[in-house]
Amino acid sequence: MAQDIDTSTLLYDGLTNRFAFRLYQCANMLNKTGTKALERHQVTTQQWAILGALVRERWAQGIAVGDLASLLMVSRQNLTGVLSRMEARGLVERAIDPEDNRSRLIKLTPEGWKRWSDMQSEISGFYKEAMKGLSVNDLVHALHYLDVFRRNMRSIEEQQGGEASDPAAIE
Amino acid sequence: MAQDIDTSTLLYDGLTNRFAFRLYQCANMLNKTGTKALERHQVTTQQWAILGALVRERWAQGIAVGDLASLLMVSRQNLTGVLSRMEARGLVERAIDPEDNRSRLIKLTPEGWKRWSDMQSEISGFYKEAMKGLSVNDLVHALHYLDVFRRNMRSIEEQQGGEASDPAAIE
DNA sequence: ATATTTATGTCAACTACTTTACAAAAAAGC
DNA sequence: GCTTTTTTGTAAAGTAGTTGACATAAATAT
Repeated sequence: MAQDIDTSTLLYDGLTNRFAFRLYQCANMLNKTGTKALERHQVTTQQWAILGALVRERWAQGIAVGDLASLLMVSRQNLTGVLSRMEARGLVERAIDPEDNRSRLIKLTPEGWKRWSDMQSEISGFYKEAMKGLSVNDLVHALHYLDVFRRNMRSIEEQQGGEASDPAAIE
Repeated sequence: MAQDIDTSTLLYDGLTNRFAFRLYQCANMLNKTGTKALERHQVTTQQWAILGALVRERWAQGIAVGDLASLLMVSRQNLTGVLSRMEARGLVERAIDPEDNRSRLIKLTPEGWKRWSDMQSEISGFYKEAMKGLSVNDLVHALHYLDVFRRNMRSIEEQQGGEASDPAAIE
């Protein structure tokens, strides 16, 4: 049976494995270099992503932990930890949702807003270096492939019985 | 000054941010779903990547911790932890490098080899689902973009004074 | 109205990631 | 040959990720 595998299957297998591995490497490196780039602000890339979500007008009144977790595609439990550290540093506040006593609405504090603003110089400098050699067209294409992949990840997650993490419903 | 930013710059900024965010989401989801897919084998995706490297003929005689860390683009410290857990489970062994007493050559145990072999069915099934809608051509292109990005990450890492993690020198 | 099920955020345990630090070996410099 | 610098793997501390668990509120079913 193994002898019948044609070369296109071997090529495909090699590509899928390399794609996954490259994703792993790139994401880790993005986290490392990005966090370092924002070292002065004491904000990790994960916290950066959260700040970036909260500054959006759409969530001016706050966003529930569960919704934010869905947007980020991380577990509620993990997000609780990250938010606690951000709250301890005065970047976000947790407010009881008047419509549901169990729910907490996460909002940026004035200090959080200022931090976001202060970070912009380093952020744009970082992206400039990170995306060298990638045109607008390249990024559009890359995004398309990652979107397809993300959708597949969502689909597999559902099959596996995982907690729903549908960012498309929140974005 | 902000008023002078043209729409193509705004588009570009939006794309770079979305690309980074999508990378983050996809990598996390890949880790989550991949680890779940291999649940039966009690192997995480990170350990899967390590097993995948060690089965290569090139490292039949073992690979040093530092080299493996460079290949994976993770810190030596982190790899030490992952390898310790794998060693505790009998998947890998650490052998003193006869040419350098400080160095440890990491090799697969017979059990590690068997585990790798046992995993293949789940691995191919997982990839089949994960890469749905992505042709060979798509993957080749996606890989190209991720390669450019990875190179940029390496470049930034060097600028930041980080420990050299050059996988291209090991691959 | 009451009982059952589901949803919400958080706790605890474990894995993976970074950084700083360091003992000891090896390499480089003098 | 001796001193200095670099290299190697690991320890410790902190952040981020997962899962299972749970108290409590809210929604659903009877």
